[in-house]
Amino acid sequence: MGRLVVIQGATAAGKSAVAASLALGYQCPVVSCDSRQFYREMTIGTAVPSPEELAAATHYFIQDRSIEEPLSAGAYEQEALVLLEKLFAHHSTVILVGGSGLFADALVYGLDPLPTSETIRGELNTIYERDGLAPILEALRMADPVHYNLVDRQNPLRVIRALEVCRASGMPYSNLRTARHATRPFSVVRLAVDMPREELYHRINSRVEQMVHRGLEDEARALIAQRHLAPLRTVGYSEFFDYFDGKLSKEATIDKIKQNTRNYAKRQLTWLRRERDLRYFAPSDIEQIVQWLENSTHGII
RNA sequence: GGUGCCAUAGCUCAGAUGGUAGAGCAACGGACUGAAAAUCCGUGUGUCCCUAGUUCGAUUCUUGGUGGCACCA
Repeated sequence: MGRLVVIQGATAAGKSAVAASLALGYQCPVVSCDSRQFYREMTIGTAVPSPEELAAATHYFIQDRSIEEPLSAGAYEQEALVLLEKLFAHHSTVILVGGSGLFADALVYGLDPLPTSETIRGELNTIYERDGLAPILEALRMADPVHYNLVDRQNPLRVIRALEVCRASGMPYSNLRTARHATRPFSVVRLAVDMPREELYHRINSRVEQMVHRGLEDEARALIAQRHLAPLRTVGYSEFFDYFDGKLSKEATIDKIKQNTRNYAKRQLTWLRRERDLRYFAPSDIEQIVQWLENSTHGII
């Protein structure tokens, strides 16, 4: 049975470098679970792995599609499972790395097979924009009183999605949620790259400066016609769109990108904190990581 | 050097005729099953510059400092 080594951590913590080092050592491929690095139009602003890192191993799910064809967490799960089956035919180890906690969990634990309907969602969004969330909440209360009581009723995305599932399936959303973890044909070892908050924030700030230096503004400007697409709702692009609209000065734009990236990193850390058996390492601890991986493989841990 | 004004949260500031204080932003904490770098929720974190007085009680009033700003020299 193959082994999936999952590398997580906040943005700018150094995940890509760790993944590349390990992949070089194990001579194994790297699969990304970064929901923004999928898209070839977004290079600078998503901090895709460097050419050196990409040369160290074969990388998958890195800039292999267009923002015109967004990849959802569920679609990612399915596509990545097919890929892993192929990869494990030739490799005993595959590395999964990326900052999107939901996408990593979708692949590791699996999502319930909930339906999706762009049509229904579109209708609900129209109602929401016209009449607010109240009518949608009321419809959800009728369709699924159990979930109505559990859902974050102030979060439009959650409420709309739940009703979308009810309408598309003809069943209450709460009936379809199993909270069971899927069985996978591979074992999973998880680790996270971390460092003191102050240091992480410093790295984020300087990486944003680098992005600007490398031409993030031009990259964003080239995408302004497609700004409504989901993948472009992304830190670094949204702020520059505001700048192009004259809402922010250049300096304020860059400061805002730094701040929003720090806030994003904090949310990533919150997500990971609930993961009980997650082992944390400094990004420079490659030898310790390799040692730990060997020990866990041989059942020492 | 003189005169005046100011000093309160990380920042910008409000405030109490004396009963140890609150807004915005930031920050911090949390949620998360197909929009997830998205979306949403929660939390004031404080030698009220220092000192000595007056007072039952001073961040508030008074004295003397210190720092900043402005004006005059």
